[in-house]
Amino acid sequence: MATSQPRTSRAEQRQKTENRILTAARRLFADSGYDRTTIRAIAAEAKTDPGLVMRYFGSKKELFALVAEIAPDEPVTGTPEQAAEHLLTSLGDKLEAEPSATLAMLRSMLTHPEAAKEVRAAVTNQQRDAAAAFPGDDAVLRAGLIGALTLGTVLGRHLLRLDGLRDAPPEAITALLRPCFHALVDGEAEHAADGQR
Amino acid sequence: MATSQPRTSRAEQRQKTENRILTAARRLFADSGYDRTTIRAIAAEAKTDPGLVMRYFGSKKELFALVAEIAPDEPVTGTPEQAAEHLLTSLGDKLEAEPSATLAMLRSMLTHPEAAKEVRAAVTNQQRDAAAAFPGDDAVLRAGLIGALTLGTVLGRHLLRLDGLRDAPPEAITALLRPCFHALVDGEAEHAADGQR
DNA sequence: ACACTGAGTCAACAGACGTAGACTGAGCGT
DNA sequence: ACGCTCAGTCTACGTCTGTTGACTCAGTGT
Repeated sequence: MATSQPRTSRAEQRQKTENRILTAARRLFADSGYDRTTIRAIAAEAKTDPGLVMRYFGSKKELFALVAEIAPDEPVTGTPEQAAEHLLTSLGDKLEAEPSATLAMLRSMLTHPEAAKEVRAAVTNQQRDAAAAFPGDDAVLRAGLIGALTLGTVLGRHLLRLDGLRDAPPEAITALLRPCFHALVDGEAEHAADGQR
Repeated sequence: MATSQPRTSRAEQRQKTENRILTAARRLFADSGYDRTTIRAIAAEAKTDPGLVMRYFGSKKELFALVAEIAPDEPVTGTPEQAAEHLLTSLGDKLEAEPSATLAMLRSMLTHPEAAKEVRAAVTNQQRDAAAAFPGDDAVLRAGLIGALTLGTVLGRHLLRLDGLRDAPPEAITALLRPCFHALVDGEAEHAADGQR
């Protein structure tokens, strides 16, 4: 009888464990942030050995960098109105997407300096070419504000899980923020209402 | 000759070191978050001993709880327009205040579970009685959004230090967000603009 | 069939951490 | 003047961390 083919070759076995490690790392980094996530915990969840994680990915930092990449936003162009709508759909996507990938970065942003730089770069990047499409001389500030509002909304939904925000359909949220975004794009600041008519 | 009075009594010496520890703890927790801040580092910055920190404040957790209290917002009341203005000035205050106190909590919110609960409680609290002042049936969602936007703005300014947001006068920011807040208070959602006229 | 490569395991390292406890000496009540 | 109290210091324990190296053994090329 011929020697039976092994049910899993070495190469695919390797990739399977690599994937298990990556999945575990994503989940744990997203759940607990960079500092509180240990190589040992990742290995345990991936049903493998801490030493193997090191061998495959070099170090904890490298593994984090690999796992916690922020998906870059498409550049913002067109008329101010188009830009606003683009930013709104972009927000809608982030609200719909499952949190694990981006949350790892957001959670670690406040403590892990490299992560903070990454988040800042991502927001600043989108801010820059958004500002180019905006009218007015405080365009940079207004674009930054849109970035900050987006960040706050995502955080409020996925991380703080605020009432209402937690389970509202993304369209409901973007619909509510639409006047908000358009106002910021056009740059129409209002004076204080006197609150009494 | 009479025995000379000591230049610092025991009681005031005690309070002086306690204050040095508290100041150092505030700064370090705000700068590096709960996990990355060590008792040893706090003691070093306060020019004292780790053991003393333990003796005075019990444990790292207790010290953090003492230092990272979130200043509660005043309750929101009045007409919707008044509520919106109230929330705007509240935001303005947070933008003006020096970051150290609140930043400690915000920075730790993503990793320290207790801190996350505290932040969530603070936002939810303000959200609840803001929603009561709002018209419409999705008032909770809209109030939550205002909380999220506020959070994002503060984070964008003090933590990410975004261009424009970093050094803009608070009034400029609140002025830009005024139409935003009023729209959310009144609950007027817009349909998608078709972007072509 | 045989040597070798590489996946997976195990044990151990050095360092940092929170925390506990013994010790010293100066301020204070009596 | 004497003894207690307590601020401040020092050392050490136990644990957990990232990381390393030696070891085992099944899959693979020749």
